[in-house]
Amino acid sequence: MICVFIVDDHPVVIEGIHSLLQNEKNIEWAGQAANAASCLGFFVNNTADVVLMDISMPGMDGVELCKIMNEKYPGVFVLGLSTFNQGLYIKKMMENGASGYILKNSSKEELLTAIYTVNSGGTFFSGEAGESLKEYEKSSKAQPELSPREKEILCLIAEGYTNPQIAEKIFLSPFTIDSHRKNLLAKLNVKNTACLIRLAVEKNLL
Amino acid sequence: MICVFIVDDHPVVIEGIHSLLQNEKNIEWAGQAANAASCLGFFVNNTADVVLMDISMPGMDGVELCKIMNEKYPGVFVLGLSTFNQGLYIKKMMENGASGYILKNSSKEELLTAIYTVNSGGTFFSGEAGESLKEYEKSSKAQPELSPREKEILCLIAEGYTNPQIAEKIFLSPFTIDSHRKNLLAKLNVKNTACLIRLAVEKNLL
DNA sequence: TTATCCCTCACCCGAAACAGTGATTCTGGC
DNA sequence: GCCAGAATCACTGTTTCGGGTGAGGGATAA
Repeated sequence: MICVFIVDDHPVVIEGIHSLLQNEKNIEWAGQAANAASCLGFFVNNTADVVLMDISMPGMDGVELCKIMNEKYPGVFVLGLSTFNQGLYIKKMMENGASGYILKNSSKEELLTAIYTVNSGGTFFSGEAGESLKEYEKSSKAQPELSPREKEILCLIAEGYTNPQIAEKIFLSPFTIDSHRKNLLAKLNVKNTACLIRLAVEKNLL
Repeated sequence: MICVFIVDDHPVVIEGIHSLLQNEKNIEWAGQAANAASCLGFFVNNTADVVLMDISMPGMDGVELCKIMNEKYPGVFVLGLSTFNQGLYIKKMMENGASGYILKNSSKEELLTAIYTVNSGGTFFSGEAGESLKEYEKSSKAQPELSPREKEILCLIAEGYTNPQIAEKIFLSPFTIDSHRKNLLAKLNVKNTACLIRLAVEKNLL
């Protein structure tokens, strides 16, 4: 018997999953929560085997909650749940100890497979989510990492500051800012500010 | 008795709403569809009073479907349904004849109120959706429309072309490109290319 | 017929960005 | 201790950007 708990701020989704699972004889409904706080509240005096966790919730989001759950209750498996397949979020969830990820438009079969797989210690990705993750990995690998300083300066450029302004703002020589800027262009393989910012926004580097 | 039909590609959502509505004595379940095509198929030989329609679906999206439904079956009221409150989509849905818009995280009461309101010819917005629409209206008013030429040049700037390069590409004087560029900065109220591109990407102007 | 907006082109000028090169310091890892 | 990389700073050019200003043609609507 697998005890399933769900955290989602959409009553409709909770209802839907509840409805899909209620006739499964190997699945027991542990309970539900509409936000991170009440989920944590539940686990103070109760437990579950698998937690279906929405990734985007008001207040603390799924990624944060996932991390806490994993630290406090390492025996509870977390299954990410989301409407969209955002590679970045999927990756973050996995880094924070989730055991899998499925989309809300998954079929009943897929949902059950995911629960069973995760409960037995496995990892499950719904097809689209897996591909999305791969896509993300690919695109993020193709882009070399930026140093903290470079990220900082990239943000300031995106906000419209010029080199002299940035220099004054973070107490550095304008020459230094200029160097960092050139490195940014080189690292991201673009030839001017327009491209740089477009790439930065698209790749969520800001 | 209000006959309710639902179009959504998420089985979970359909299940959830079905579950919420099944004990309502004034509500009858007309049926369901997972995409635009099967929805249209249903209405060839059947009908309903209110259609709950997901806005983002594979293939034809809710906005398109809403338009078609409104043309073919003007007596059927459409109630937009979405996870997020995207002002732009809400507006588009309304322009295409929707009677209201609710979020999937609405309560059962809100859902019922929406159905009753829409069925009697009214317009319903769930609180957040209404505000989102207002926000959108405000922000889109604050942003003056760009002329076709300006959009074209904005795109080319975002792709990394310089003024002389753009001029050569579209057979115009570099001075002209420069003028357009300055107009773009003025219209969007930003002070340099970095800000311009960031805004353009964020506002989906490309 | 004005008025308005878009598109086009033109010039001046200062500021900023970009290219190339090179140097020093200070880390962290092997 | 040595090496790699990040971070800092410096100088010299050329190119591009951005501010300001103005002007003429064309299309459209009041």
